[in-house]
Amino acid sequence: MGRYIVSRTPRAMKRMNKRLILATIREKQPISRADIAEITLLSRTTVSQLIDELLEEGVVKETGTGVSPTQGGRRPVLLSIVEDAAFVCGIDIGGSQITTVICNLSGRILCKEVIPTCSDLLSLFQWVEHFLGRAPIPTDRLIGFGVGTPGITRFEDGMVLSAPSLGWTDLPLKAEMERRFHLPVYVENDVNVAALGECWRGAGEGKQHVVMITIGTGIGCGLILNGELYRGCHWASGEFGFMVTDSQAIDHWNDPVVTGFGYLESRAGCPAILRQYQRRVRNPAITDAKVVFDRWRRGDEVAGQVIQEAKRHVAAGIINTVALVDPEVVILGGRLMNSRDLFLPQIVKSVKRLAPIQTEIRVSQLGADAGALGAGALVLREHDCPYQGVL
Amino acid sequence: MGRYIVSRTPRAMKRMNKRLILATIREKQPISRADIAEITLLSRTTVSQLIDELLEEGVVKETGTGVSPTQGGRRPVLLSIVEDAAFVCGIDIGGSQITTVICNLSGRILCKEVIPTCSDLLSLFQWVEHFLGRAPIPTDRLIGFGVGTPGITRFEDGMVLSAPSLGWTDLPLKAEMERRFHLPVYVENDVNVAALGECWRGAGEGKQHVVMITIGTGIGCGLILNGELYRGCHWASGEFGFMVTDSQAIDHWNDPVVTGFGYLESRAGCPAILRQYQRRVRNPAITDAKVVFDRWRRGDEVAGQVIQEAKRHVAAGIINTVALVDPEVVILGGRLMNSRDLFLPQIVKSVKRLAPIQTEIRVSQLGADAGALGAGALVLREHDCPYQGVL
DNA sequence: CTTGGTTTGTTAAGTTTCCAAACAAACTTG
DNA sequence: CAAGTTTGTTTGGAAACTTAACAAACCAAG
Repeated sequence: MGRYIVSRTPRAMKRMNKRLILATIREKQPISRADIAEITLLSRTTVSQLIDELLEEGVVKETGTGVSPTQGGRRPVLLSIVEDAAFVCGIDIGGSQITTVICNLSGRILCKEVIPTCSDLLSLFQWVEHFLGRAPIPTDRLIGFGVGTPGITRFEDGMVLSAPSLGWTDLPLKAEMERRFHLPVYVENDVNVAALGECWRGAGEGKQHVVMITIGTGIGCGLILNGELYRGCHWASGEFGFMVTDSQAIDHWNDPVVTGFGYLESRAGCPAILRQYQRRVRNPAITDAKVVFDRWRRGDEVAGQVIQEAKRHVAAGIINTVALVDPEVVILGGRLMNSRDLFLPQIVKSVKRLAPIQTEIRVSQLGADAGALGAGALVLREHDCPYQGVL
Repeated sequence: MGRYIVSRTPRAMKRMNKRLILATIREKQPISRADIAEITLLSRTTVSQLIDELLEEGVVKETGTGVSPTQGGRRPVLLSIVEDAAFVCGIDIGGSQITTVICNLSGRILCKEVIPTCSDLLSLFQWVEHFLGRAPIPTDRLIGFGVGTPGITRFEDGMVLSAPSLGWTDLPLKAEMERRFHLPVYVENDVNVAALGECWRGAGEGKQHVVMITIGTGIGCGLILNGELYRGCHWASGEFGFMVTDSQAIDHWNDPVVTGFGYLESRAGCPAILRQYQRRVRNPAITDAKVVFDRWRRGDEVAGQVIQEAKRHVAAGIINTVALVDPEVVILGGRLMNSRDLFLPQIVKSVKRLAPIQTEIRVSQLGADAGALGAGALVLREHDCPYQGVL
């Protein structure tokens, strides 16, 4: 029954039509009322009336007249979105740093700040308040907050079920934050918001089926299916790091899963690469995976082997994902992509060879900003506001 | 923009509300008008009026009065679906046999026949005609055909893009069949329809996130996400058989993918089990994987090793799927499940140990009927008819 | 430079749908 | 049997969309 998106009442019908028009404008702007009517299959009358309201609300503006039609006739009045009609604040809470941005309706970032991660809410809220105070926007146009957290998040009520790296368990983040800021707050997993971000203004723009994989300390994956974020049944979709890419592990792998790390993570994440290398060269003094990459670039064969191994697992994981969800594009992000030159070519080759379909593999365009921007996108997608149609 | 399921016009709004009511009746029948109004949030007035129409159309019937309310008051008139108001024909075209059923709106199979697979359309159509002629239903109540095919199928226009086992390429099955029978036809991949079937009247009943895996000659997987069949971007989702469950394969596996078989299939399908066994005992005279199972039951160690190996790959594939899509339940079907006693316990154990979440694993309830029933379900789900809401 | 054809956007009348409120029907309980 | 309660229907009205006619703006040909 959940699949019935119904506009029960005439009022709901109107709201949906308004959104449809807004979405059409966003996609084709600048565009005339007549063209909108043709595209949406609404009558010109209805389009005109709803647009009057949108103009009134300041969401849309008239931007001059267009070219005259082919065979003579009145010139169309062109319409565009008022991109600064509203703003959203996106907060990406990562394992090591927190990125906060404010962006407008078209996804342009107006201001951004990065601080080291703090896991207590009071400090976080204080800092957000400070950030907002310095933001160059009229605060009354801020319509809400989106938050990405490194853990399993129940979107429905904005509860962070578990975020080990922050020590959070069953934290009612949405409730707490709404109580403090008196604005709607939407909370999602950090990889999921990164996927949203790339779909909004990054490597997944315009695509309806997108897989975003981030490889860093953990390995996660956000799925956009049929244009919608797919969350899974227990809000735990996209646990890429738990894939088993060596069937031997079925019987013989005994690392405790309870730590919250999966098989693939234990083979291909940054800590895994580091650990493998430490073990082989018997040098526990190396403390950053970056060193391993540097050494490989300088010809260290052991480093090469370790990285090669990790690559194989990641490639297998990508092939598995492509086989299962048949995306339009796979986007790779995360810290490991800083060394993409060592990774990408071979992965692309393997996927091309073994996946059932040819899927494009791209690198994140937004990099570290993807999460925060996507968190903002979350508000525009989910919040029931006049601007909901713009995304 | 595809995500806007809009009821543009008042007429569409009415149609959606009617479906909403019908779906509510199906789920909670027998139920009163008052309860429907409460559940759907529609006014009693509206509910009454739409139900009058449904009664008129013969889709719904009044089935006596219910128990009197707690504190006195008029007794409710209870409503139920007229399950035989319409029928659908489901055809499951498998690699070796074609199963055809006719079922009513509640998914009860009224008649069923199985014939060996034939791949030319003329014979197929003739046979369907023959089948319909003998079916114990008024033919004017048949509302459409659903067809499952063993290949990649573009649902939109019912084109079978490729079905190697039948020798079909770019076959416009929907068009051809509609021309012949003058009824709507919906075409889907066979594993996908099996998943629909299990969700309708099988092991996935009432679930919104279901993964159905069938292991036989090929290995495929149907995904029901958020209550909807997920088809992927190129109509090629669920290619479970293409997973890579041994990272070594990334560099070293050289079987040509062009044959249409994937890595996991080459390790765990029936032909794979047979071939591995043949190779190890050097006896090409064995021609059915069933023999391998029988021998293992009688203590043949080589057979045991081969099967153990296959099991590992399947388990890894399931873990990967669970990790990625976070389903409510995983349903296993296909020929290999005839020997489920040798397979299931260990797979369940492995998944429990290595998957990020605890997901129930069940065996297909419908067995060989799942595909045909699901093909019928396809019509009720997709076809724009008064009964669309019942599923 | 005027007239006819064309396209855009608006106005006015009409239809469809849903809803709130009042009402009739049917039932329980004291 | 009267009072209270719940169900389902009737009635009048509000909200939304649409068709059709119209005004405005424009081009181009004579």
